[in-house]
Amino acid sequence: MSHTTLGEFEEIVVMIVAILNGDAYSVGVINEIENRLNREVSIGAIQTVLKRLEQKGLLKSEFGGTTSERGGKRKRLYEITAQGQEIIDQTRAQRNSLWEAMPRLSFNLY
Amino acid sequence: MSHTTLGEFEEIVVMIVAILNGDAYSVGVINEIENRLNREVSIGAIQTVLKRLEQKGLLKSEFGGTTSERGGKRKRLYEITAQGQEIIDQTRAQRNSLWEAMPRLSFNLY
DNA sequence: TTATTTAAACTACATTGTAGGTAAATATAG
DNA sequence: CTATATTTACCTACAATGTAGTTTAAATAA
Repeated sequence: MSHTTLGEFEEIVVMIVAILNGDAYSVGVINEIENRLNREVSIGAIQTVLKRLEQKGLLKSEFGGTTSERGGKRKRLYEITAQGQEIIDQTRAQRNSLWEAMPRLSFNLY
Repeated sequence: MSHTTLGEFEEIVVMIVAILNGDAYSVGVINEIENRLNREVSIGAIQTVLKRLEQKGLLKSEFGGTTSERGGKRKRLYEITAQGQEIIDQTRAQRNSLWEAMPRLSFNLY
């Protein structure tokens, strides 16, 4: 992959992982997305994307320890990598430059 | 389509069309993307996306008049719609809120 | 050791991203 | 006129990303 373009949902997930700052695992990411973006996503969708982002090197993961507070499998905790941070920054700059170049049409006046 | 989510490339194309402000047709959009984003795209790719965006109601199009300056088919000129503008605005707001919530990791210090 | 909880891993399909080829419309040279 | 060059729309096919549902596994508690 030469151009490393990030899909729109992928971009959101990278940012959410960064925001969760150490406690990002699939279920947590879903909740954060629902809270912040008011958008419903399935766990399968999230997991697929988390895995892809790790393969691309934008995230990294490891299993969290057992909390002895709850049952179930251990969480796989994700973190943003330097490369992930870089892409988010670049994307942001690029998008800002486009936004600024857009003429503000006054659709809303009618 | 209930959620009307916009792909990353689709979003760029909508913004570029807005920026071109009346003179947006496939070749012009390609040039603008290459200039502004330093990203090579094929004409087929652009045309497919322009058409899809029109179907979604985010762009509208009509044929331009013959310029009597050059050969070839008439250009199909695209414009952003009120709905397109709306989605760009929403997306922007959403993304800004995520950006602000991200802790700034100091990867670059190492 | 069985039931319950929790979440990872897997599978399949829809949508979006991308390129290449083909056909059509216009201008111009002869 | 007719052939040719130019310009661009339109079409087809496939790769990458987005999404949901199902299955498997790990941990706790009864």
